[in-house]
Parts: sequence; structure tokens; C-alpha cells
Amino acid sequence: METEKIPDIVIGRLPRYLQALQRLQQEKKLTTNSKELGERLGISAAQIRKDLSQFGEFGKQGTGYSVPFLINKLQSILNVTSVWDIVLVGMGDLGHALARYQGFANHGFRVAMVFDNDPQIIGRQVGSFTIQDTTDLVEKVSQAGIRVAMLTVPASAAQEVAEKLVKAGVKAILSYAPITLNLPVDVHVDYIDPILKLQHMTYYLD
Amino acid sequence: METEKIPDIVIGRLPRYLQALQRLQQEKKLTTNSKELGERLGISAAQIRKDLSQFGEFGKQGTGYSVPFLINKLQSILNVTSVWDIVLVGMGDLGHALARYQGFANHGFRVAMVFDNDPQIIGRQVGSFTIQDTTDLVEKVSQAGIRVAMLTVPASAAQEVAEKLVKAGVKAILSYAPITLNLPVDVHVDYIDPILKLQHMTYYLD
DNA sequence: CATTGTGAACGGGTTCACAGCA
DNA sequence: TGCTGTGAACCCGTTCACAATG
Repeated sequence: METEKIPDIVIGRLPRYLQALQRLQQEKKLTTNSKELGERLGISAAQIRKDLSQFGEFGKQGTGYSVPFLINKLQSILNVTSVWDIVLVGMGDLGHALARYQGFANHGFRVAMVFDNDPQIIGRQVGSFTIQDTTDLVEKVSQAGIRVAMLTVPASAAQEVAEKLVKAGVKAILSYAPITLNLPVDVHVDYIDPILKLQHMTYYLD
Repeated sequence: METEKIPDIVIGRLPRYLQALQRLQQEKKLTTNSKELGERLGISAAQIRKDLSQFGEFGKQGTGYSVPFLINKLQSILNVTSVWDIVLVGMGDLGHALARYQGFANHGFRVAMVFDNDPQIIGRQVGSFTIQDTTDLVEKVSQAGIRVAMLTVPASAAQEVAEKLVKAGVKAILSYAPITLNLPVDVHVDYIDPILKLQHMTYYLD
């Protein structure tokens, strides 16, 4: 095991391994192996072994991997042993859906605050949240010490809001806005855009 | 230009180029170059030139690329010169949000039908759509000749629904369900899962 | 004896650097 | 002069194949 310089692309696969393992656990399986995991995920067994071996020797020859043990290890590596509070900005339809999404629980996340800049909806309830004014965002978010954000505002507002989040101390932003954000290098940014994914696939359609 | 065997990873970047170009067009810019595009997207200029050169010689030395011309070329390459009908299955919060999302217009897509299996909501209106019964999915979708789907059903239903979509002739599925689908190789599948993206980023947080 | 962990070989994507051209 | 297109070099991730071992 050599901890130094693990490629980002490897890190990106770990959540998928964790997801598959949690499904195996639901199915009451206590052990698995690189072949089974690989088949479920469409990844080669060698790849999975090599990825995991970067972090330690988690398996047993002849047996494979203990499902609960490997889940614990991956949760530790990915820093999701406890729960990250998330600030959600932009309470359109998508923001509403994410605010109410039950899937974050048990995966290391919980929406803690929601914001919008529209006076028409500020103060309204969404599930258990009261929509707060983005004017107060920097103060409220920094005070709460929140480090993770999801951005569901229109493209025209995304850069500005992202800068507020950074000012508030946020270090990881998952943006649904169809625009590349320009932020300090120590802030981690990723994007979700269905149009990009769909256009990728239509290339292969006649 | 050599058309044979263009890596999938290159195809995956083309939608981002198109997105950036369309923003440039909104800003009334008529030409751009690999350096400007690269800076906007966080991609090296050489990468962009090499990617584009796989499909033809679209630029002019000393000038760069014509924005509208390159937009047209990319739209042709990606097969989004006309509009793909999409079938959307699963009318929870996320399904509602996607059904009402205005961002598909002008990017090559339009939601054409929506389905759910919950008797409580079948027949209801969502925007301009009437929620249809998944029992009728195969018939309706194949009759309409729809080739592209978005899946926003619970994980427990995703595989089953995906198989129905395939039976109906769908060849591209964008799934929001947190599970790897097992489908024929000629069906293109991609996933959107915020939890995977968040866990990837929290690895880098203390 | 099934399955891991891993060095070595391999393959392929990215960057380099420059000729070529508007 | 400015910027593209591209062969070559480089770099890095994946696969291979097998020794090690519970």
C-alpha cells in the first residue's frame, strides 16, 4: 500500500463500490469478491482489486472481501462516517426535489439550509425548511460552518452565488447550473447536467 | 481527419464545447479560439484543438473558430440538429422537476410522455402532460418511436422499468436511480447520482 | 484452491512543439 | 503575426499474469 498520489479517477470509483456494497448488504450478503463487484458495476475485477489495494489490504485470499468491513473502510476513506450538512441554493422545482429527497440519509449527507433570492418564496416552508434570503447566505452558512453546497439556480446567477458560498467557507459545490464556474483551486466543484449526458448518448444514435 | 475510432471520452467533451459556444453566442461573440474555450472550460487548448480536429478542420489559422459555424458542426456530430422526444418514467419530485424543466428546449430534446405506476397519480396533469400508466409504456413508447428515456423511479423499480423501455425500442437511458442497470450492449446508459458526486468531493475535505 | 495484491507490460489519451497557413 | 492541426513524446491508467496465502 502506497498512500501517496492516488489518482482522482480512482477516488471517483470508490462511491460506486460503496453503493454496490450497500446493496449487497441489503441482500444479506456477508462477503463478496472482485469478480462479483465487477460484474455488478461493469468494471474489471483487476481494476477493483488494484483500486482497493491503494488504501490497504482489505481482502482475504480465497475468500474475497467482508461486505460490512469494506463498507466501513470506504466510508472512512471517503469521509462519510458522519453526516455532512449541505446548503442548498435555488428553490425552483429541482431545489424542491433535492430538499425533499430522502436518499441523502445514510449516505453521509443531510440538507441543512435552503436559500433563494425570490421575495415571493422567501419565508415559505419546503418540507421542514424555511426558505431563507440569499442576502443572509454568507452570514448564516459561515456561522453554521457548512462546507458542502448544492447549487440549483439559473445559469445567470450561478457564478455570483458560488462566490458567496466560497466566501461563506464552502469547499465543495455540486452545481446543476449549465455553466462552468470559476472558483479558487481549493474549492472542489462538480456538475450535474442531464443535457450533456443526453447529447453524449445521442452521438451514438442514428 | 481520421473518422475511425474516436474515443468515447472525446465525445463526452463535445457537449461541453457546445455549451460554452452557445454561451459565447449569447454574448454576441462571432469567433473564438482554443485558448479562450479552454480557459472557460478548464481544459487545455491543445486538447480542444485535437478533439475538434478528429472531426474535420473547423478553424482558421490566425483567427480561430467561427462560433456559429462550430456550433452547427457540433450539433451535427452530436445528432442534435433536430429534436429528440424523451419519455420520462417516475413522477416523483424529480420527475416533476424534469417534466417542467425548460432547459431541454434548444438543446435537442423535449419531454414527450411521462409515466408512473402509482394509481394515485396516473391521469393527473404535470404541466402539459398527463401521467400515463406504466402498464401501457411499451405500447405507447414503441408506437411513438421514442428512442431516449429518463428514469426517475426508485432503485427497486429501475431494472424492471429499464427493461420495459428497451422492449419499447429505447436505445438511450439516463437513469437517476442509484443502481447499475443490466441491459443489452446496444443500449446506451448513463447515470446521474448526486450522492456519488458528493462522496467523491468529501474525500478531499478534512 | 479460490481469490487477493501487485510488478510489469500494455494501451491509449494528453501534452508538446512546431510546421503550415490565413 | 496568431492560431490551427498534428506527429511524436510523454505520461498515466488499465490489464495481465502469477506469486502469495488464508
